[in-house]
Formats: sequence, structure tokens, C-alpha cells
Amino acid sequence: MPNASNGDRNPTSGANGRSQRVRIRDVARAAGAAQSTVSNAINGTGNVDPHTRDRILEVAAELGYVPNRNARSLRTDRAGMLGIVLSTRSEAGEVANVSYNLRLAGGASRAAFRRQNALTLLPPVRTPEEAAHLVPDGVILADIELDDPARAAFDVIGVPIVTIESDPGNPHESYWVGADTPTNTRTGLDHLMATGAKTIAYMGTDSTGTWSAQSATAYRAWCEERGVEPIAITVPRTQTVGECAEVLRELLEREPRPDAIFALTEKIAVTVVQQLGDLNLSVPRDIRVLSGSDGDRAAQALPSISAIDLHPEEVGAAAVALLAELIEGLDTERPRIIRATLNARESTTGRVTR
Amino acid sequence: MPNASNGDRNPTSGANGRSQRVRIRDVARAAGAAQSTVSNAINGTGNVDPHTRDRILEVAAELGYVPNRNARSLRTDRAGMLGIVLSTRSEAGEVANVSYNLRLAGGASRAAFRRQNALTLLPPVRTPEEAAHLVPDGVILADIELDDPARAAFDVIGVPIVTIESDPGNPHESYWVGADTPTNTRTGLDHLMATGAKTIAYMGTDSTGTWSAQSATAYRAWCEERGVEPIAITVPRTQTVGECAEVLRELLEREPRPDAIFALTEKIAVTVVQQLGDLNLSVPRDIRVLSGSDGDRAAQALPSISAIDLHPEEVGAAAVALLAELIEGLDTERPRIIRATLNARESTTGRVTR
DNA sequence: AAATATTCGCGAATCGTTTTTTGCTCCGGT
DNA sequence: ACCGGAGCAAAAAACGATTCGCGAATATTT
Repeated sequence: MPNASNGDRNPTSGANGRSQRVRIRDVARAAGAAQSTVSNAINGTGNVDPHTRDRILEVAAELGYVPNRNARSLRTDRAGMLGIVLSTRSEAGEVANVSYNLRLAGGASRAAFRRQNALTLLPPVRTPEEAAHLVPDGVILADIELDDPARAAFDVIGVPIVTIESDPGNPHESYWVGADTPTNTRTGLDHLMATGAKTIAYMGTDSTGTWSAQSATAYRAWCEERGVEPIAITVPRTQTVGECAEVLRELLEREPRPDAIFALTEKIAVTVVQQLGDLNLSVPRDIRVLSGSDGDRAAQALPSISAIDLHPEEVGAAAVALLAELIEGLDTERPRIIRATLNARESTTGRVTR
Repeated sequence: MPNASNGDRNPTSGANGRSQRVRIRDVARAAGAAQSTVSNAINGTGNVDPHTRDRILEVAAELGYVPNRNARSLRTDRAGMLGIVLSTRSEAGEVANVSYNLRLAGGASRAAFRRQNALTLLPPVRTPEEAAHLVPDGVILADIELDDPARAAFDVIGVPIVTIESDPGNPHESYWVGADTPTNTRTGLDHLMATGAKTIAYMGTDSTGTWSAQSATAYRAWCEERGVEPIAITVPRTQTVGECAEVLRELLEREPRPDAIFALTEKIAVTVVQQLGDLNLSVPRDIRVLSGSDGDRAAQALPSISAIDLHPEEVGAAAVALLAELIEGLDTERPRIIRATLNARESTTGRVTR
């Protein structure tokens, strides 16, 4: 009984268990029209007189008619369902870049919902067989890496794909949404320089994804333009605090000692800031730190960490939009680039902004 | 062309665009049986001779038959789709407790997938009208609070509901999965005491959810049993580092000064540890800190923070299982309690465990 | 005014399953 | 010998929408 409100108007509770919502034929009967006309009126298809269309819509609204998705799906061969794979690689299921991914998924979910689509969270799919049972109309692959098994799996069963950032294994594929990483990296580096940095080091990950690769490349290019030697180091994905500390110590022994660090991920940035505090180095006075991705952790660190906000919600929404257009067969603008913004915080400016 | 592999065997590419996978009638023809028999063989329903069943299954496998979900859904009135709402409250879309929620969703996703179901990520749903368009077979409501609009919305349209933690508005409803919060809280408090704490303060949130409420209650009960005065303070959900610092400073001026803090969330715990470092108090020597929920942030903090691991993946998986049984109409054991474990780290033991 | 388009709406077919109904065969009991 | 039931398989009827083809009514052109 706590599952309350089983009143008369409850749309489910058929004796046979089938949901007893209003069907199109009920609307047709009530409006004195044919099913096909009701269908056309609702979907805006075919030729229906504006007057009758309005009448039908009114009746439909009054009756609370909601089309049965399953019937519609069968007829139109569309599931009304998009998939998103947040992480292909992690076996244990932990998803890296937690904050980014959750915001990405949230943005995509809302965008899909607005389009009357469901966004389903797919576990790491590796084979076509796995993918064949749950066939979405299209799929978004986040965090795609070189030779991604998920891409292959969905390609084989013919499911349209949009990736977050370009697929490093298919550089000519244009159906992706992402950031202008080279520009963003430069923006970050410029910001560090503008706050007084002379020697900027780069700490990235060993990911084979495009974001990571392009960031590192942009960093080197930026250094080359200025005739300075790049100082780029890589932190293994499975970094522990200890490893990171070691890498950092090495970095600080260089001559001249870097006075700024561009940390690709929030996780690296937070660890770096912690370690620097431990080594009695002042942030930002001695060393400035900037994170290549923003989120809770960067914002909440002490000192708070300046970061590039990649606007993952917008990326997710754009991915859904592009995917929908790909499914429709529309030939729209692509790739879609979401402009990032720089959130300057204490780790570079030395005071709380805002 | 990068969307490769449009060979002959590509299952989609019908001239009319309809997916041209093998249908049940193809299997029937190839096996020399009726559609109904194939259906029965595959679903293990009805009476079919074991011999013919095997033959049919063999043929089906050979042809690579995969049932059309849309047709099946129409016939059975099951969408094969479960929904999960991660956060009802946040308007802007930011989900609190990021790490917990993402792990929860991941666990649920895998469990659903194993059952050939899709787990769809639903945006905060507030009205029945919003909920009516995408009707899942059942829905998981995480982070449910008092008078949750999502519960009401899904109740009205008759969608079965399982909540994460019990619904504070429906205390007699038993379809929920969660932790044994009273026990977990005590475990944490006992651990703090075992590591030498005498005066333990509690910092929780202003959430109206069950987890928060039960934690606070358990804390007070624990104090009462020991005849000590509880020191419980609440951090507003929208806490900034500044506010938290202020609250903490007050806390530390009490007489006697607390020598341990039970912080309900990772976020609070991390902030507390940072602030304590800033105030030149040693963790854990002067003050021990324990987080009521575990995740990346607690593990990676400096010093690393001991925390109660609520095993959100298991919670998600159990929620899917319970929801599936609720949908089936099975009367199984409930609620489902997932046992938590304590991860002792530097913030209480003063050394790296493991 | 006749011929020809065009608009509008209806009925029926269809999507690919599952489920119900029907039918056949075989067997044991009276 | 006949009946009843069990076992198996085929045929047919759903499920609820969309879409196709066609005719009737109306508008437009010759």
C-alpha cells in the first residue's frame, strides 16, 4: 500500500497486467476520425486540415494520450534510445575523470530527454555479440582510445557512432564532438605566462586518447615557438600519490626549476598542489599550477586550482544533437567544437576570484 | 568511408533503411518449424520436444538470430529498460556525491546489461507528464529526499520504484537498497576511538535524505550510550571552502577540543583535512578524520583519509536485481542491505596501510 | 462546363514478436 | 473400440502504432 495512489485514474492495473493507457484508436473514436488521421495529426505528417488537426490534438490532450513507444518503435524501426559508453578500458568498472564523465552524461541525458529519447548507460562493450542484444539507434563513445574495441563492435552491427574527441584510430572520421585542445592548451600556457611564469612544465597521462595527445603536442609547439625547451612528463594512469611525488621531485631538481606546471587532469593537478604544499613550496608564489580540466576537485582544492573548464554538459548535449542528425541522415556541420573557458583561481592568481 | 565494413554481411543497409537482420520466420523456415515453436524453443516456454528445441537453437545460432527488441517489447508490454535518477534536486544538473553516484550507476548498468536490460539515465523528473513519454519498466531513485517529486511522478503513472536508501517520506515502503547506516556509523566511531580519540565531533549535511538523518541519529545514540555530549554540526549543501573553515574554527574552539571528526561526505572530509593542515594541526596526531563515504578523493587526499566504503557498485547491482523482481511480481527478501567496509588510511592510523 | 489537379481522410496492411487456439497423434484405461 | 488426456507443433490472432493506396470532395485550369 505504500506504493500509493492506485485510484481509478491509475493508467496501469489492467486485469491482464497490460498497461491500460489511452490508445490511438480511443482518440480516433473520440474525435470521430480515423487512426491514420490521428497519427498524421500528431506527427505532423501527411495532409491533414489544420482545423481537424487542432481538434484531434485537443481531444488527444484531453484524454491524456501518449503514444506507445514500443509500437512506434516496432513500426518505425527506431528504438528511441541512444547509448553512451563512458569507459571502454577500465575492467573493474571505475571510470576515470569522474567529474567530467558524469557531467558529460548528465548533459547528454537531458538533451536526449528533450528529444524524447532515452540515454542508456552502456557498460564497456567489447564484442559485436555483446552489443547486439541492446541495439541503440546510435551510440556515444567517450574517452575513445586507439583501436577501441567498442568502436569496432558497434561498427560491425551498423550502429551510428559519435565520439567524444576525435577517434585516434580514425583521424578522418568527422562525427565527433570535443574541445579545441590546441587552443585551450595555449590559453592555459599563456595564462600561466601572464601570471609571471617563465618555465612551464607539463604533466600529462599515458592515455592514447586524442585529448591527451593533442595537449602534449600543443605544449611542445608552444615551447618551440618561444625557443624554450619543453619539460614534459607522463604520469601513469594508475598513479599513486607516491609515484606522482617522485616524478614531481625529479621535475623540481631541474635547472632552472620550473615555476609553473600545466597538469592535464584534475587528479594530477590536485596531487601536485598537495605535494608542493608538503615540500614547502608556495602556490602560486613559487610555482603556479593549472589544470587542463575543471571540476569539483580543482575548485575545492586548497589553494583552489585554476583550470580549463571544458563544459562537459555542453559537449554531451552537442554529441546527442550530432548523433541524432547522423541517425536522421542529415549532413550537418561537424565536428562540433565546444569552446572552453579558463577559470582563474588561487593557484595562479593568488587570490580568490569573484 | 571511415565508418567502415559495409560488406555483404553487414546486417543493416536495407534498401528501405530497415535493419535486415535475421527474423524469427527465417529461423523457422530454415529449421522447418513454425514461428511459434521457434519462439517457444528460444524462450523455454510451452511444450517443445528437447530434440527439436536443440535443432532450432542450433539453426538460430548459425543464422545469428537475435530477437527484435521492439517487436518483443510491443508484444510483451515490456520496454526492457530500467531508469535511474541520480539527482532530483539539483536544478543546474550538478550531481552531488559524484563518485558514489557514478559507481552506483556503473554497477546498475552492468547488472541491467547482464539481464538484457538497458539502464537509462533519467534527468531529474518532476511531473507525471515528463515521466510519461519515456516509460521504463521500473526506476531506481538515488538520493531520494523527503517529498520527492520524482517518486510522486512515477507513482502516478504506475512505474515500479526502488530507492537507494529508504524513502524518508514512505518509511514503511520496503523496496529499497542501501547500507546499514547505524552500524556503519558506529563502526566508524568505534574505529576513531580505537585509534585513540576521546572527543569525536560529527559534521554532516543539511540533506533530508535517510543516510544523512540516520548517520546523525546513530552518532547521537552512540554518544548517549557513552555519556558524552554530542558535538554535531551541519554543513550547508552549497558549502564553500570559506564557510566550512568557519564552521570548523568554531568547532575547534570548544572545550575540550575534539580530537576526531566524523565527516559524513568525502567532500566535507577533504575540506576538513585541508583546513586542519592550514591551521597547523596534525592529522591524525592532533585530530583524526574519518569519512562516511569512500572514493577517489578520500583515497587521494594528503594525508589519505580513512573512509567507510559503501560499495556503491554492489548497491547498484542489488537495486537492479530487486527492481527486476518487483517488476516480475516476485515477493523476495527486502530491503537489501549492502555491508560496508572500513578502509583505514593515514587520517586515522597515521601510516599508509597495505 | 468539362477536364484535371489537389487536398483530405479513411481503411487496410504492416512491422516481428509472443500467446492463444486449434489440430493431430499416440497411448492407456475401461 | 471408444474416450480422454497428454504431448507436440502448426496456424492464427493479437500488441499499437505508422504508412500506403485509394476514393471523395474541392479547387484550378482549359
